[in-house]
This record gives sequence, C-alpha cells and structure tokens, in this order.
Amino acid sequence: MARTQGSHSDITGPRIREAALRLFAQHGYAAVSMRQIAKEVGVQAGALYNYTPDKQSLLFNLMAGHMAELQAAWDSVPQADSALERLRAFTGFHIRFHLERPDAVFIAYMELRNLTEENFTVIESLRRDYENGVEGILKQGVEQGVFAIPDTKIATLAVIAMLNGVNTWYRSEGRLSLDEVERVYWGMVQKAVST
Amino acid sequence: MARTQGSHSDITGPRIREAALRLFAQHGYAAVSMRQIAKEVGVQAGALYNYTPDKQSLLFNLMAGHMAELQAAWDSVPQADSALERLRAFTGFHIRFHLERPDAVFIAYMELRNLTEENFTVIESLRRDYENGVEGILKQGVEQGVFAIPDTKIATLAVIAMLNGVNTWYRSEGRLSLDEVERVYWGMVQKAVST
DNA sequence: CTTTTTTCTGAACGTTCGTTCAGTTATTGT
DNA sequence: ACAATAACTGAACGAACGTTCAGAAAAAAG
Repeated sequence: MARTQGSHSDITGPRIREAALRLFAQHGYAAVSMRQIAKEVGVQAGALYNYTPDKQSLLFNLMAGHMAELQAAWDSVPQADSALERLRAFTGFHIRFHLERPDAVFIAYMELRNLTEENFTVIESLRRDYENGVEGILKQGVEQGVFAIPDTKIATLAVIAMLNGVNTWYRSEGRLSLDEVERVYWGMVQKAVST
Repeated sequence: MARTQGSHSDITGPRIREAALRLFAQHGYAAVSMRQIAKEVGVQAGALYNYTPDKQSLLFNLMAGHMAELQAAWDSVPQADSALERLRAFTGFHIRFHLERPDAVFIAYMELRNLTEENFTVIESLRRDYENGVEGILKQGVEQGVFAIPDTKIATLAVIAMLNGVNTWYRSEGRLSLDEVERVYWGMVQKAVST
C-alpha cells in the first residue's frame, strides 16, 4: 500500500496539527509520540514528515501560530479612547479568546520548556509584545488618573494571570454563562486597578 | 563494584527527591529519564528503585508532599478575626510560600496530567481543601459586609491565580523586594474584593 | 573478627522512541 | 491514454526508555 484514497495535503496537514494540539495539551509534548499523532490522523508515522521536518517544529509552529492569532485578533479589536473602556474590552477579549482555544493556550504556557533555545526566544518575544499592549492601557490609565497602580508591569502580569485562571475551571455546561464570567472578572479587574 | 563509600539512605533518599524535583520542573516529568535523575545523584539508575517503587510514585510523592506542606504551613499561621486581616495574611503567606518553592509549585500545577487517575484524585482533593480555606475567608468577608464579590468560588480562584503569577516573573535579584511585591499584590487583591 | 544487613553496580529484558527511505498507489496534468 | 507528481506505506535504524536482579562491597551488629 502507499497513497490512500482521498488523501490530500490540504486535509491531512490541518488534521495533523489538530491532533498534535489536542494530544500535546492532554498528555504533554514529551509524553506524546509521533506514532500516536499519526494514529489519530489515520496514517503511518512516516507520513507526518511530509508536513513537519521534526517533532520540535510541530510544537513550535503550533505555539507561534497561536501567538500570532492572539495578537492579530487583539489588534483587530477597535480601541476606545478611555483607558477604562480599553481595559474592559481587553478583559472580555482575553477571556473569550482563551476560552475558545483551551488546548492552544495550555500548550503556549506549559510547553515553553520543551522548546529549543532559539524557538523559546521567539515565543517569549511574541508574548512580551502582547503584554506590552496591555501595559500600555494601564500606563494610559495612570496618566489619566483613573488607575492607581504602583507598578504597571506587575499589574499587567497580575491581570493576565488572573484572567488566564478562567481556563482552569470554566466549563461551558457550568452554572455561569460567558457573559456572567466576563462581568465577574471585569468587576475584579476594574476594582483592582482603579483609584 | 557495589555499595559505595559513605552511601546511606538518609542521604541518597533526599538527594533523589531533590534531583527529581528540579529536573521535573525544568524539563517536565515525561522528558526526564530515571537515568538522568540517577546521574544527578551520582548513582546508577537501578539504585533509585530502593527509594521508589516506580517513576510515577516519585512524582506523586513529590506533589503530595508539597500539598501537605502547603496546608500545614497555612494551618500554622495565626488567624485574625477580621476577614480583611485574614485575607491580607493569606496573600503574604501564599506569595512567600510559593516563591520559596518555585520548582514544587511548578510541578504541582503542571504535572497533574501525568498522574494516574487515582493519584490525580488525591492531589485534586488536597488542592480543593486549600482553596476552600481561602473561600472561607471571602465568605466571611461578604457576611461581614466588607467584601463585595458576586461569586466567592470564582473570586477565590481568581485571587489564587493572580498570586501564582508571581512565580512566573519574580527573581530575587530583581528590582523589587519581597516586601514590595507583597504590598503591591495586597493592594490589588484588597481593592478587587472590597466593597 | 565474623556475620548480617544495607546499599549499590552492571548487565540485561523487552518496548518504544524519532526519523529515514525505497517502493507503491492515487491523483493531477497533458 | 499516458506521464508526472503528490501522498503514503511498511520496514528498518540506532538510541533510549522503565524496570529487574544476581552479585559485590561497605556498613552495622554481634
């Protein structure tokens, strides 16, 4: 046997990335074998190497793709004038974006240590870009006198860490709707940074 | 060769656990081999099995030990009467305890997926116990009218997630002292939950 | 000093790992 | 219809994996 019926790189490629994403998130990069990914897709392990030069690149591309998506999505959110309104928009955006991609988020935060040094540097840089955007809002708020925070960098990381926590417990079948979750978190974020 | 000079279980045992803790935190449980741990300690891989029945137990015992320490340490902190003061004490305790054990904390949060089902249940239960203690403070504060939070469970997780974030960036050589970090975070926590 | 116990070595077990590649089949282009 | 290309199989490579165990050396007990 060789090429299979209906096989096409436009189909197999995405399916490999999806399977890898799910398995990496579930069991961890190091614990998942190329053969497991291949089995999920329905091909032999060797076939994966038509789509990625190696396992490490597979991980890196998933993470880099996620960070790029995150930044692009946030960039496309219209920015209000007031820092308060911009922070509110960010809170909602961040919660929703992350809840829609729990696996990618999990990997982006947990598999940093399994990246090679160069790949790690790239991902870290992308993350810093995103964080700097948030810090910009906080700085603006401080200048405008609506936010009272002794250290915008720490506050940035604290806010993001708090919002990221949603992914650890939120279940769509749970007792709270997305809107309610957003409202609760916005309440806390707002109070935490306001004067 | 066989038993080596100066070898003693009181020394080798702890050294194995320390090496495993550090390596698991650095590279991840699945990515670390028993031979790597053994090399770090200066013994052959087979010698590890005098101290743990298998690799999984090594991980579980590290995590369970950490959670037990955490709970015991918090239990030994004297509790004030007012919810505000109790929450302040918790904030300081949590930050300091976690910053003193970055590796153990990292493992306890990141390696849950590498536990067997039964072991996972045990660790999760220990974590819930700890979280319930915090939620108790928030509930008390709501009853006393000093805290305004629509959902104490979410607020608990949000506060803990925010505080845990410290471990991702804090370096003892950094520009902020432990006291300053504690003050900054307490400011945000306090405002986030207060009326 | 002799015996017992503790601690470790070194080799080996079967299994799985990431990766490569010649060959085969399905699809696409002419 | 045939030729060219794209997609995949199946077997193989050496290396590394967790774990076991008989035996040897050091330490402790007598």
